[in-house]
Amino acid sequence: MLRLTKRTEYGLIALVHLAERAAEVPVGQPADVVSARAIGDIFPVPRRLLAEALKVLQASGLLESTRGARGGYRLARPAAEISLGEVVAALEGEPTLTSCAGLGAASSDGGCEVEPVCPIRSPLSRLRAGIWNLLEGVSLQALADRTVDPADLFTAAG
Amino acid sequence: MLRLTKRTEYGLIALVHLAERAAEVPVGQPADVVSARAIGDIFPVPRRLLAEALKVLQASGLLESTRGARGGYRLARPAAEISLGEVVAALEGEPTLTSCAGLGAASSDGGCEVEPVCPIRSPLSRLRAGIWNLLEGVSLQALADRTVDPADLFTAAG
DNA sequence: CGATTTAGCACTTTTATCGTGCTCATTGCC
DNA sequence: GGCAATGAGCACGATAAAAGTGCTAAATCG
Repeated sequence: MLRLTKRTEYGLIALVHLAERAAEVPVGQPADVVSARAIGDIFPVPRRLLAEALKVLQASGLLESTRGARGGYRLARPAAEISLGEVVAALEGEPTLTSCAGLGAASSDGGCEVEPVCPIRSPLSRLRAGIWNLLEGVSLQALADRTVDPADLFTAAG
Repeated sequence: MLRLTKRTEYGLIALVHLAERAAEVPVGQPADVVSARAIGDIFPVPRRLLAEALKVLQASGLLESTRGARGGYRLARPAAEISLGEVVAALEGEPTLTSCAGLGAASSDGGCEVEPVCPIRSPLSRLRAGIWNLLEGVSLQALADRTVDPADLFTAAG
């Protein structure tokens, strides 16, 4: 239904929070790690799912984790170098938009019956790319920076 | 999961087909109606769901219907004046993208618990608008016109 | 009258999301 | 060494949405 999952929302909230924390320390300095519990204390979201999202983001390489007491998470890269597209792709896979998901390849492996005569396949593939471009063009830093007018986020440069 | 429903796909296929049919008659002339059965004979989609989509589109005012034998559907307006956004909105509602769906209004009616402290609400609202703009900017005519390079559909003017 | 076709309503099956519980491995602190 | 905190891994149940099917009524053409 053209909708992000809750897990993606939770992960995004956590990432933006981590980006804000990272912005508070001098450049070059690594930020302190933040535990899933601490994030859950700030935002009223189900802790378990929040932790789930954080784990996925760690496995995707977007977050670094430290285990044990006083452990937690930290951005693996500068917030400016993490795109919204990467986050969405990590948390729910690349957007498929339609049932004939692929980007062109592997389309005929018993998949879509309509494909040989489908009049919307090609246009929707472009639409998918357009949405993807929107997501790729915005960085975590831009999302976290409250001095950026949200109206400019997805219009010109992100 | 950032995906359109099957019903939307089926409806879109039918609309593009009707747009192509309408393009075959001289301008000003009304095209013949096409029955759900006839469309289902062309595209291998579940007839029942196709009919369901057509009914919804009729109720939304995008299609005109004629009942009885030799009845069927026809575009209610020229294909150039029907946007992809209208179609999607008719078949699955305006894209919500997030659980805190609204466009700004009615946000605090017992809905999102995070809202007071949510760091992604405003940016994602803009993202929603960006996707919406993509959809609004492309007409059924552009989708149906195979002389248009699909690569240009969602980039400049639609 | 009978065949075709849209319109309307309700139901089942399937799939995905959402949420929770439990256990193990690692680390810091006393 | 022992305890508490924290991330990592696995599996399950509950809820919701989507996908698909069946049936009946109303309209229209021949």
